[in-house]
Amino acid sequence: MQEQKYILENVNSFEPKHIFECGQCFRWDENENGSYTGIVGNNVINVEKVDNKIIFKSLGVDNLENLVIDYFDLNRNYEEIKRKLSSVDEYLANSIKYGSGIRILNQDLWETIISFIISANNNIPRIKTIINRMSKKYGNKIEWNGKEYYTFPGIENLSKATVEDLRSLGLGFRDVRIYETTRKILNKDVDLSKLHEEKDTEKVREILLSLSGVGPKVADCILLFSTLKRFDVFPIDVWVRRVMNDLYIKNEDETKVNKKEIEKLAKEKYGDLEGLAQQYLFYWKRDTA
DNA sequence: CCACAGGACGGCT
DNA sequence: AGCCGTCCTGTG
Repeated sequence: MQEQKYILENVNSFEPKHIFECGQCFRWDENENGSYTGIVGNNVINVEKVDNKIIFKSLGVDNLENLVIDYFDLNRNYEEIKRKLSSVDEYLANSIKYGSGIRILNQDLWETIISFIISANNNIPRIKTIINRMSKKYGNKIEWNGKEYYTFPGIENLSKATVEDLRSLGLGFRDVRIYETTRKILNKDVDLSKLHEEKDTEKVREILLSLSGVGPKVADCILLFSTLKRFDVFPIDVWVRRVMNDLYIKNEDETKVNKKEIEKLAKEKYGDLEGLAQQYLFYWKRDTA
């Protein structure tokens, strides 16, 4: 197999650090030279920014250019989005300057569902460790440049795991949730292919909420970060609650702030781009904390 | 040893 | 409908 290369020149709104460390993905790691390597579907991809060029490398991808355009959401005009959102207020404008190179990835729906069920009541390093273990045991091995990588497990493969098998990966109380959701998707009680066809975000959200381990926050993350790609959602975790309280609500106790109040505020201020606004605010608050 | 971090869920009012 | 204890593991 031959290594493939694809280079983007003079691209705006593309900063690997912003993209891979804004909390949307768990399978990308930084290398010593500052490039990032990650697993996308059945492929290992390396991304490096040099001056104003983005260099993508991979092994055995049929069409690396198409994969990159799709996965990195390159057909969307983030400059335009940032212009619109920056006019909302100074707070958002500043956070957009901070995370100016964020792009929302088009990640596989199944992988996003399982990954964000794991994310519940969990931190990013531990989520990554668990997903790596899971992939090593139930995914396929890829060797590249003398290193081993493992693809995210397919539905069929993961359905072979018992609850005990899952628990041994370090999932804790999430084991049953992953088990039940895997079966539900395998049996097509929830048909993932049909979710893409449904236009009404609220309807898709309700279906996602029927999956074990998927609550309001996880559902919104799946809607935003997967190929479902809905921007009219506003995932509220502790950091988003914190930043919205600090900027607008100013309650003495941020844990007492009502979710409905935050949702209403986000809808009013950011409209149908609220999901993007959430990412800029989250990345800024989290990274400067 | 304990405190803490991080969402879903079920039982309670 | 909203509130709250519990679920598990890793870190300081």
